[in-house]
Amino acid sequence: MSILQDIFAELKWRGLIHQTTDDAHLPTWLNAASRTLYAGFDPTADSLHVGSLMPLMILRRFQRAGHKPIALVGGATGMIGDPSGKSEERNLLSLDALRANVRGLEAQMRTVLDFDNAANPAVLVNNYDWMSGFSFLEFLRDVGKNFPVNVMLAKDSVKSRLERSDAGLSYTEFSYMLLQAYDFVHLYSQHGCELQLGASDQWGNITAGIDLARRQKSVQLYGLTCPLLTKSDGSKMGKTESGTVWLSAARTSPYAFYQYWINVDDADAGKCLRFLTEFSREEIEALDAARAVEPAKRESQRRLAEELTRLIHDDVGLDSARRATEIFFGAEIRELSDVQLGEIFADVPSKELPRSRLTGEGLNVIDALVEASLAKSKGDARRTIEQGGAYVNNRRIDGLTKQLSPADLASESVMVLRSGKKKYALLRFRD
RNA sequence: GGGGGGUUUCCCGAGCGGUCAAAGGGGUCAGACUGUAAAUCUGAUGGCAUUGCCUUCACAGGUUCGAAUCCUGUACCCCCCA
Repeated sequence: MSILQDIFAELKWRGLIHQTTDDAHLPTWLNAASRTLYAGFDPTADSLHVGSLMPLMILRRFQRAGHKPIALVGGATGMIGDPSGKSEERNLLSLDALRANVRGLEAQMRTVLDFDNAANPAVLVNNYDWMSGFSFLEFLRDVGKNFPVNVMLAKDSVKSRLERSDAGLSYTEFSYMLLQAYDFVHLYSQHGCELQLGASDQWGNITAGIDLARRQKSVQLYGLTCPLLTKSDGSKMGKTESGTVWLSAARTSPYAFYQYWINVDDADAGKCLRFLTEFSREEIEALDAARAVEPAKRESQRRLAEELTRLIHDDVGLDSARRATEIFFGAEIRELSDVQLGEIFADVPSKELPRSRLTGEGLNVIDALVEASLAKSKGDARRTIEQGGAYVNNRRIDGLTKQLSPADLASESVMVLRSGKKKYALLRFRD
């Protein structure tokens, strides 16, 4: 087994410790032996997103430091809905949807955690496995009995919802913390798990588990929360105009994922490097210094994007993201294959047209822009071209009369149109 | 139930019976600048067409050579008095 590293100090300098249940003993406790810990993940979708990357990375850090991480997928709790941090009652997911989601999450966790390590392998559990068999009466007697309602009402997650006049809190969601509390105790009994991690909004649920363990098992468990991953303007990290940034390549292409990190604000770059990468303190501080002197080089963002894209999408994914970036911001596109273009422009909308449109007179650029939905009318297309904002295969179009012919294809059958700096669309010409 | 005001192009908002596709602002789009940033500056912003044409100013009618602008009715909104 690897020698234990001082994980607490590591988390501390990275700013990953928001709150712990025992600041005094936790560091020495962690350094004394290999401990088992867990973090839970909600299967509200079939993929994790940037927000859940942070706790997952913390599990990874613990594993690397010699501890045993358990990733819990909330197949049962996901059926209920955690009121923490939510302003409204959740919609319930169907059992089938949950199962599919759980499978999706498992696959992603395998890329971040090591499940085959002999000494301290990561373990994946699904709380549906032990929760589904519980009868309501049993649960009320064994678990519910240990929860004073006044304590539950005092939790922030509950209190904030009760104070709102426009959103209620159902009994179901109110009970959520009992389930998560029970999970912790169950993992303690079955796996010797003594520490639970979570984002800061999980504090109430974590302490609920610690209370339950003390009452039921007379043991002292620990809790540790990390800050929420937010931007300097206070908004949540991991959202773009087009929606959430997911870890699944099917939902967010490696290119889009890479681009998200490349575009991180200078003000947020240092935090992202500390929270999400495994660069050493020296490396990160060097990047901070470089960013202060030469922000334009954006080395921090580049390193961040490369590191995370490689971690989530592998070298292959990073390669395709890099290649796509080159093309998206680079020179003329020519002599590529349909397959290559398809990969690079995976996120780009495309439209199929009969090949006959290109032959003979050819296809007018104005019509091409409209067909590709880059302009909402011919007038709009005309304007874009007149103002120098229209491109075919990344080459600016400078006349309204340009007719496109087969010679303008970037590959066997695809033409790449662009309006403005980075709004692309493909036209595919089929026989 | 009585009296008054309102409804304008994505949003706010100005509009004299002709010179109104309709001021101004916001937003959006494009360009320049730049770090694939922020800020700034410039231009564009109903549709079709190289002069011009067509459809818009709550809805339906009417007056007029001509209406977003006047009249009548309908719908919705706001305010005041019961």
